[in-house]
Amino acid sequence: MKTPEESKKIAELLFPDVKETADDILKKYPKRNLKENQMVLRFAPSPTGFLHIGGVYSSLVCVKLARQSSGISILRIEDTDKKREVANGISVIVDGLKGFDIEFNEGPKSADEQIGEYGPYIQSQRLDVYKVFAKEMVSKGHAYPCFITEDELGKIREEQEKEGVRTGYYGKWAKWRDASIDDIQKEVDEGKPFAIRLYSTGNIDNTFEMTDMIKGRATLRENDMDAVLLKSDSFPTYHFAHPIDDTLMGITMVTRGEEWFASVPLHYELFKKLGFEQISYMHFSTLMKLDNEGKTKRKLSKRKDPEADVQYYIENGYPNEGIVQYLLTLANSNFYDWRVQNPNLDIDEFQLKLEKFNKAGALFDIVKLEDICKEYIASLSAEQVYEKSLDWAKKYDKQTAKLLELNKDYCINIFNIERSGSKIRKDIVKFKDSKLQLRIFFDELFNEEEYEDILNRVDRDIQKEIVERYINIYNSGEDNVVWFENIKKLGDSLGFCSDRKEYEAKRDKYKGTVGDVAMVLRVAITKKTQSPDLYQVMSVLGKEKVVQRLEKYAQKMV
RNA sequence: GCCGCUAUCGUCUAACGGUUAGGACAUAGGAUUCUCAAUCCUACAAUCGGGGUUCGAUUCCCCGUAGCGGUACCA
Repeated sequence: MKTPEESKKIAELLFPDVKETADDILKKYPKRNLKENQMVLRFAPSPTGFLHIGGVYSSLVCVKLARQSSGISILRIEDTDKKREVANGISVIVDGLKGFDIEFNEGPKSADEQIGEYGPYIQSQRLDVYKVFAKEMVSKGHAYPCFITEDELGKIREEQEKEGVRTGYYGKWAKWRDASIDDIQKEVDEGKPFAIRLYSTGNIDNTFEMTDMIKGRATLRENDMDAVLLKSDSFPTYHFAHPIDDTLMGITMVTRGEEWFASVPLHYELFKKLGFEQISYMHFSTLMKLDNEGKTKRKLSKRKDPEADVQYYIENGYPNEGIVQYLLTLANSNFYDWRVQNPNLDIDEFQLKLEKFNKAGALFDIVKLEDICKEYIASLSAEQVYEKSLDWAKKYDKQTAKLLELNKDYCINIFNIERSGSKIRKDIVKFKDSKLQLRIFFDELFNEEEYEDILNRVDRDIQKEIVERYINIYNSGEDNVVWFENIKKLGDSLGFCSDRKEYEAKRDKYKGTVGDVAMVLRVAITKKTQSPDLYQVMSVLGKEKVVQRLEKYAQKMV
């Protein structure tokens, strides 16, 4: 242990240029004037040039929780690792989240604009702040300079492993922990780089209790690691920046992934030594996926899983609202029931509850997500489907975008098929799928397709007869009931049965059912054995095109 | 290895210590004045294992097992 005088001397030796004190900094960040229960929360991602779906989840939870308490949400960019720095990292995050309507009250709005009084909100712009606190820590004997090299660190680890003790820089293994002023002076004079480490006074055998807002009460061991606070490039580590920034910015609860849970003892020690009031934590579980043929769970990974990157959803045109709804379901599983019961309420009306978060990690289930997306798109009007499909296509499918733009009314009619009444069609999961709806209605797409073969159901000459006779009786203005009656009559006259039970009973009396007659028309008009409601398809297509296609098919059946 | 957290159908989850352990997604059947989708009905399917405490345990406690996380001058 050093005397107070010695500690001050070392601090001066290490940071001769730092004139400000911790108090000076603290004064620049006045306490926020908050009402009771108002929350100030932050989402603090690293700009890696990649927006993880888990980041959308965290930020969503953060922004929503803050808003429902009439509080403040903050975006803070944690760019303290120069090795991982990426040029457009900030805009990937800001723009990506904006796409989900996730916007913060404070923080970067773009790569070069920040709003809020508690900034800067980009950690690389706050290095002077961390330096002041580092100096303060050293001068109080809570931290010290460490000149150890990577090689030496490796050797210590080897030795620890050989002895079978915990690895790490702590206690008697912390070589520079109690170095003399002279030794430090010598290294500084030689211009050796140094890191600032915590002078930990914790005891690994002591436990303490903390309450996590999701996990509840937990018993943890005290920290005894002399963790690095300031790296030799004078950037802070996460551990050091976290208590400082969250305190200065007036955060009321730290929301973060559970990968941080193991660091809580360190953070508690740091809050104490920095003289800060401890902020409460909520650690939520990370999004997982099944691997090894469903045998093990693992984190959704950027490298292995395309669906970890939000870009995947954007490129395929998954509706953002659907993704948000799915993520809210993962956060509070009662959200889904609420949504079903209150389809017309704004999502803001739903209250996220901390006690409803699950303690274990949830598997990311893309099937369920698609179900929600499907449900969401089914709830839209044809105009909305049109607009959203166009927005997507403009970026990712120029050909479809052109079709949509040039034929607005026609396309809205197409999207309107089976979109009213009680039988709402639910086959669009993502806006990329809307192109599939168009293929029947545009000759340029239609002509590229092949006819599906139904000869095993109806012979060529009969198909020809059905189509030819139908051309004569087809009236484009007739309603659904008349339309179907006509098909039944046509079938009857050709020996097809219009009663299903009758057909089942006396199969050999008939050539088939009305369904087969309709199928012939369906293939003639759409080329496929599966299509949306044929009556509506024909109405939208118009008499001219319908007849044209029927004639073409009749010729083919010669 | 060590430290910590977690554990209900395949998945997300519900159940003041008392329920035939519920719902949703998925899957499989069936129904429908046209196919597919949708819709409706039905089926399938779970309290990780072992000990306690208790009249009674999915729920509380202990042990084990498994999964996840941490064990960096990455976040």
